[in-house]
Amino acid sequence: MEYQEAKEKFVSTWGSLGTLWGINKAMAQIQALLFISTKPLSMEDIMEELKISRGNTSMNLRQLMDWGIVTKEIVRGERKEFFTTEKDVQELARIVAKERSRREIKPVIKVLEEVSTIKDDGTEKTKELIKQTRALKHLTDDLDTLMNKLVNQKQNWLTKSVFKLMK
Amino acid sequence: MEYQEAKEKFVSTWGSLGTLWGINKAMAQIQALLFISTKPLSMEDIMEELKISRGNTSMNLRQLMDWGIVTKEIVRGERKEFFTTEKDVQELARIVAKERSRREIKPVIKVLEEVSTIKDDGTEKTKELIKQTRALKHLTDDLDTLMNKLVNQKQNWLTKSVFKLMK
DNA sequence: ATAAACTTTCAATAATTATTGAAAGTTTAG
DNA sequence: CTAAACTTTCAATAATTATTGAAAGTTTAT
Repeated sequence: MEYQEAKEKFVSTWGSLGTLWGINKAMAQIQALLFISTKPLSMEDIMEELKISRGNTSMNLRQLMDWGIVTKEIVRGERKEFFTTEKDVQELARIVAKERSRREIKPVIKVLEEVSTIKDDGTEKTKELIKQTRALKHLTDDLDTLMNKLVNQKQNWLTKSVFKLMK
Repeated sequence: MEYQEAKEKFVSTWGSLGTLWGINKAMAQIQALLFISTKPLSMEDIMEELKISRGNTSMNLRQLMDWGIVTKEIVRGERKEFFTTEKDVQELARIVAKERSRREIKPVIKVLEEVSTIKDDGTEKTKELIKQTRALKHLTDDLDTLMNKLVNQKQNWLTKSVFKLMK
């Protein structure tokens, strides 16, 4: 496999994987492109490489910046803006985990909390609703805590965690 | 909040959350409904409760069965089929984690493996592609391993894991 | 101040994904 | 065997989500 083919394969796979970590295709592809680029890319570069429109590029770059994954770079002597992504995979994972916790998991925990604390009217179905949503809340809480703990261990968190869990 | 309101809130929240664990809205809502039901439900019951068509119900029930989350129940004296879902949240999480690993993570690891082992032609961009996709492969491998380890600890895996990681 | 270089916005459109409903298929009771 | 009860399939349609492109907005150089 040659460079160009490998690159395209990587960018498109990462793109379709976007949904797995909760972002859209173009957004994931732009990030993938920046991730393997040896230098900052301009909007033109990105549009060209991915064959997507200016508007699309602009909107998705903004989202990536909102996530804190991509940053603007000023290149001296150039008028246009350039972009780079976080290059360290562990830091990247940390950012993604934090954002997903904040955007998706926390709000769900809140709803589960509300639903699981309704008044017990003594009926079987109410008891079941309370019991099951409470269990789900505990699980979600635990997973969220675990994820945040994993991600907050600065150095080599993953390796360390895998090691600890093997004991 | 009364039972009916709480139930609807739970079902719709869990439904829109579906995307987070990689399934569609109707599928997640059906599972949510079964999860808080005190008895097996028929297709009619589900259609009625969620106001969705017979076809939709049938297709999504099949998918839930493919995932191994929902099972058919035979109710004596009844001709139609009834359905139940796994009621234990930890077992549920275990099934979901296993399936997502198999369906989504493993295939990505395979692509990363392919891309990260292309021939190094000595150019900077090829070196960067190899380096970055290799790092991503390691991360993904580690996360997958971690997830499977977590999930294979039979009793109280989550609580135990959280405890271990606090040390 | 103004024009060129660039970015953002957003209504229109395209692409994708989910849902319906009726016909075809299957199972069971008599 | 046949009709009723039930489930599945799938082409058509609806709903949702992503993308375009051109106009409006912003910044910078002169």
